[in-house]
Amino acid sequence: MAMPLFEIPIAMARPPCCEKVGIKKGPWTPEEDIILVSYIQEHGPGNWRSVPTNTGLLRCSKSCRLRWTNYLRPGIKRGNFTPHEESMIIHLQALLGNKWAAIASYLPQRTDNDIKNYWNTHLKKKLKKFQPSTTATDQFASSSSAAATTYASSTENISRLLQGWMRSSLKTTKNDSNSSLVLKETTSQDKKWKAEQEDGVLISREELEFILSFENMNNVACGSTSKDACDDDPPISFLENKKKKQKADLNTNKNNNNPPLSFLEKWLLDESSAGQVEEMNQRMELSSIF
DNA sequence: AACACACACAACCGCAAGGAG
DNA sequence: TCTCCTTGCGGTTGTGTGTGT
Repeated sequence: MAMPLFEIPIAMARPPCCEKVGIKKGPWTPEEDIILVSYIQEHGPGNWRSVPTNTGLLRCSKSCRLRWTNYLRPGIKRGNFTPHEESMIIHLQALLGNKWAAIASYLPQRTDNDIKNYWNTHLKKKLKKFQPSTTATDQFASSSSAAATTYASSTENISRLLQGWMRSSLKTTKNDSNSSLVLKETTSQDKKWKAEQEDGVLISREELEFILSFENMNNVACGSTSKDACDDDPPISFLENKKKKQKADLNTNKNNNNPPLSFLEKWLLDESSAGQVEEMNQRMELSSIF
């Protein structure tokens, strides 16, 4: 007897990724966030397909992954972009185009979605106004003083729940012989830091400072300044991405004329680049006056 | 006070890449 | 080598909030 399609057992049919019926859409509630965070705390991120099933969340796997990646993941910085971050985005966008994930790898505390939104809503507009064709009557765009939402603070609280899990998972990764990090301080005075991994991955001063500051950030998050109380490691995913990228770039550089990554980084991370953005802002303000 | 509009940000959708079997 | 599945990415849309009339 032929089996009607709608009676195919679940085990036989491939479950659709985003089932239209019974899937909740729209903003996440704090309760959903807690459920998701608790699950990830226990099982770690990944295997997103099983997350809705195992948690009972009426969300599709994509939605869960996105929520985690963009908002719940620890170490995400929210709020205003600094001039330096702004300059990096502008430079990197010019270099890489709309490769938001690649750009985000240089701004480890920011998500690709965040950077993309910031570009689309602020920087694109700013740069457009900076074009010579800009009319003098154009008003300077209002400052990007988007107030942090109250919900952002709630996600921060949720992130704090993850401190313990993150600490353990990072240590596990760090113990892996493939990712052991060797830091070398050449001169403490001028902060010329250098780091090398066994397989030659390099991190810049800026990145190292971020990594070092991460410890302080976690101390604050843990409500303690004691190193023992909250002794976290740098976000390993950042280092892994960095390593991947450098390996990929090594291959890519064989086939094109792109300058070495270290050169680009030096340029991108140059303090003067922040000054360039500030200068641009000043000129834009002047142009709005005249 | 009510409405319309603009803006910023969160979330969704579709496609592509990569991995496993 | 091929197929299927999962994940990640980028573009786009939806929603909430602020501001002007």
